[in-house]
Amino acid sequence: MSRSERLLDLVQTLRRHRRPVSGRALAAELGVSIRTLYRDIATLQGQGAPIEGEAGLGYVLRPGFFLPPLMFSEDEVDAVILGLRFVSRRGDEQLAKTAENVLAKIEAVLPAGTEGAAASALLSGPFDKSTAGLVATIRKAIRAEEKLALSYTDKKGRSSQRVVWPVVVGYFQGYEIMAAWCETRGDFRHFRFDRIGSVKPTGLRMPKRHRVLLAEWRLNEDLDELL
Amino acid sequence: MSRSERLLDLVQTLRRHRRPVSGRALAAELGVSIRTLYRDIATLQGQGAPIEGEAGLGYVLRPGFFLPPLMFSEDEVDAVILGLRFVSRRGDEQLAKTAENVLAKIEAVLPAGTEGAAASALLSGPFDKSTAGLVATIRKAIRAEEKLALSYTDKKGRSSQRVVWPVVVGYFQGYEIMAAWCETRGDFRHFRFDRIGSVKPTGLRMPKRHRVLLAEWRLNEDLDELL
DNA sequence: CGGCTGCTGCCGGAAACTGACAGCGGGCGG
DNA sequence: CCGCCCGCTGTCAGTTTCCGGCAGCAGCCG
Repeated sequence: MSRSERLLDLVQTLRRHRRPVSGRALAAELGVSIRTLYRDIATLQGQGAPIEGEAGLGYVLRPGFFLPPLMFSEDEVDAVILGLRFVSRRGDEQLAKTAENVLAKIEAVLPAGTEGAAASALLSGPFDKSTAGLVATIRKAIRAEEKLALSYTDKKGRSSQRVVWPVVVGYFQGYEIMAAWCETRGDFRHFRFDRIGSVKPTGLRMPKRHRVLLAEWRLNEDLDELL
Repeated sequence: MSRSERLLDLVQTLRRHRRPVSGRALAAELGVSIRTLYRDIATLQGQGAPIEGEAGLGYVLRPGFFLPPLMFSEDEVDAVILGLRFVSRRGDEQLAKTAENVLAKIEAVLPAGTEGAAASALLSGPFDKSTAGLVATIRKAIRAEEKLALSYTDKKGRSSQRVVWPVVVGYFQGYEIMAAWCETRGDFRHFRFDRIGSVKPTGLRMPKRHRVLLAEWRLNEDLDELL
């Protein structure tokens, strides 16, 4: 077993035992000498693990959480970020602040340019079951930077066919909407889901990177209200 | 610099460069020989990092996400879990499934007993600003396994003073509610936030572990509807 | 005091990591 | 076809790190 694996094991072992465990016992469980155990503990503490030792008692892992290296796919990071965004808006004050801290931590290790792209293909309101497929289609298009063909009826009852470049999906004042650059109008427009007749991927790439589009949209719109 | 630090650096370096980077360049940036670079890449791949190499091009980190070791406090894990719960209920189908996968991953590394405690002190609906403090108080009591003194008016308009052991906080059919064991009634009861007059921590421990209480409550209630 | 435990310094042997060299296979431009 | 670049593997010494054992100090408790 490699040293790094053993360090992970140590953390997990400490987690299992809620009460203080003596170094001797830990060493035996990991199959190393006490001396090495002490070194491992020191290493973990150096990495920020909240392990406390007291003479006469043993070691305890303070109820903090040391996340071992994990793989998250792009979609999984999306899910985490989206969830945290939600908490930061809907939780109680303390929890909201916590969520923002976590977001900052995560975004700090995300690839520089992706931060916007991954995080902004978001939705954050209660969704109707009927619109779930719609959201999936749009999210996919955002990810692929692909144009969408849209049939839409505006609030005056006029129907139209449009080609749009989707930017974000959101929930605003009781309506689910999609923000997108509308080729027909040559400007950003917001489309209410309940007015969308049909939406179809075109297979055509949008000429701008999503990240750029997002930045432009942010400049044009009042983000505070929407998100 | 230790080897493990260097491996982390490698991942971050690959993240910075979006385009393929040659092994030679990476080796130079990390200050090691090419041979060592190859070994490091192999190690990372062995740990599941999505690094791809192609002859004539270089290495790319597939847009997957390799989370370096991070410290999360108990509250921070709460925020993540809560957010994921939300996504698993409100996101589109694919995203919901993804969120559940992440939840499973995270719970797999959480301390065995805590899984319930941390994850169940949850809230999952839109919350009124006025109830934010209430939620914070209750969450704190759940965490500390502390009894709460409650003044409550039931739906028939009768007021009462109760001592309860809070179990979970949730959102159900438009109402924010707290599930708790009621000492007065000797049974589980659900309290609508808008009917709660006041709530005060008593400083007294509840005689049962929260985990046990949660399990009992689950046996009694229809969880599907509530959560 | 003695016993238990955490914690540190030191040392020699074992294990790993590292760099250099050689060689294979595949793509690409001449 | 060749030569070149690049990813990838094997081998092999030299170096570094890791590990176990030993000794010793400090704090706690009966």
